[in-house]
Amino acid sequence: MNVKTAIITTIEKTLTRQSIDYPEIEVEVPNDKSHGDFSTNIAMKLARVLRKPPLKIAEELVQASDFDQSIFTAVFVARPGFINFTVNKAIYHDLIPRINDAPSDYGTLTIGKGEHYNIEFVSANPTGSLHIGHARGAAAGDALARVLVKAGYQVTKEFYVNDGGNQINQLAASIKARYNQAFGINQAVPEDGYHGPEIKKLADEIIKEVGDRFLHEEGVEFFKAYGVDSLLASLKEDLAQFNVTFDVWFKESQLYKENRIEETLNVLKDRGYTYEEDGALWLKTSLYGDEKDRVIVKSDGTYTYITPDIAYHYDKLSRGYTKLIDILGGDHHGYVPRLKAAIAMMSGQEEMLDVELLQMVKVLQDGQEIKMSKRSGKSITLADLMAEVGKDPIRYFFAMRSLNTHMDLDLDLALKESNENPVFYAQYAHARIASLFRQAETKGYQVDPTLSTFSTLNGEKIEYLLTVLSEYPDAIEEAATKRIPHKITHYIHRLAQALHSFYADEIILSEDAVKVRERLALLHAVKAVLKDALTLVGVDAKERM
RNA sequence: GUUUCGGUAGCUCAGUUGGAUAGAGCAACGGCCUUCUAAGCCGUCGGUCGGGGGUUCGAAUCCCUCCCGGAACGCCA
Repeated sequence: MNVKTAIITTIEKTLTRQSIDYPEIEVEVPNDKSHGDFSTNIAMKLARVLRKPPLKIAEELVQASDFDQSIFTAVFVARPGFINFTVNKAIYHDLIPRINDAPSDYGTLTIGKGEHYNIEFVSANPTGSLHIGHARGAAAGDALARVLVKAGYQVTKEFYVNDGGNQINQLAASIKARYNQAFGINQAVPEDGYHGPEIKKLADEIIKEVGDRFLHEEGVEFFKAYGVDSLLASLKEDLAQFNVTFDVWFKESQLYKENRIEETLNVLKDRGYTYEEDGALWLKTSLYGDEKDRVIVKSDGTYTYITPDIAYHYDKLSRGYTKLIDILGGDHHGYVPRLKAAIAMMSGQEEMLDVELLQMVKVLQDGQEIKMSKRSGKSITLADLMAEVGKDPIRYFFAMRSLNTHMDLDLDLALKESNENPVFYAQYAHARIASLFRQAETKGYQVDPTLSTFSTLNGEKIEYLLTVLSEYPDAIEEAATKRIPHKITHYIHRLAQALHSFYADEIILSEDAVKVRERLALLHAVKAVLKDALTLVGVDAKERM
């Protein structure tokens, strides 16, 4: 039973009967409890059309409409023209057995029916460790993917491995330099190379395996392959520990091997989107809103960065997804128009690719900003962070923020592991119920998840808890359609708050067996929804804390 | 200079297809543990929504303009 739908259809019926043309009827949950449980501003919208005071329209509308009295305990008009509704919270009792019967079904939607999304995120180069920026991408992309799945979309999560470009040559050269250094040869790591400690470690490993062999041989191919393989393996490991997995790991080198880039270029040439100038091949991206055309084959015959990336997206298109989503760092925003242009050329649809930009994370320590530096190899790695604070606070923290907001991460705060971190609040709510259940058992009470009729679930705290439970599907829908996974952490917080407030308000394991049984069934449902929502942002629901 | 993201409470952030008295967490302050986990609850304090104009019944939200900060502007990746 959906209350919003009931309101909308009732009003629609009235307006249609009166032959009034009406705009979309919006029903929302007011911020202020004194405005009821639901409200609509339709009378204000109609004021323009009907040329009558909104207050009067609202009153007449309420008079003429037949709102179901078993759902609504009050329908009232408020200045300047809102119609507010108070609902009988007993209608939410149905939710309890429904949730308890199939916990993961609750909030599961079908709005993505028939759609298959491909979502690409992180896609860090295999040239070093994952840092804090990648962590944000991983947390955001994974949460979004899970929310989309929950909303009924089919989703493929994908990681593009840049193992074909010039940066891999730099990687090999960097490892080689560290390798030589280990033998006392004074050779600096190239200026544009990779300076992190993980590169040194790799060189040491290689020496253990092959000794001084590459003092006499060039070994570039060996260093490339070894470096990419082992850095990729550790990326995967870090991500897995961060509770992020991918369905597809797509290697750029595969595009070269299978001649896919030439193939893609031919498609673009055949469709007349290219031309030659100054000895280079250009793509007419300005046709699709880019500020100028872009070179895709340089005059020396090599490709620019975007060329294999276009071929990669062409491959994704060929796999039949209905939508491609790329989650990119905000520093790539200038790259987006040309990529979208290329995809429009290949797919014939300008809206095929959605790009979600993540803004930079500013890291603070002792009140000072820590700058990442490629040259010194200094950066805060995901692995270090997880070792110090654990996966959950980091995931929750990133999931709390909207994707395209600039954000600050205060390390002193993050490392504190105190209640300043809101993830504990949510996990505690879940653990609290678990603890209560253990306690109930020792007192001889059974949690009965099949309980379906209730007579004692009333009072402000319980009704609020039921109301918040009822809002879960709406939260999922909004998070999925607007691509705002932080809606989920907001929901989690509201539910945890409702739980804590109720818990503090009364002794649940009282002497009244009926009351106890009904409350335990309610809490069983709350626990299940908390867990489901936490899972959407990749956070564990703990049984104990 | 152009493009782009941002500027909302002391701090970190929601709210931005125009709606009710602008919200939350943290911090601060005051209460609540002989009773199911106090990582909790209840309450208080806290705002010229960067500035200024405009549009209208109504603007944090739309338009114009200015100020401040991040980022991108390559036949680099």
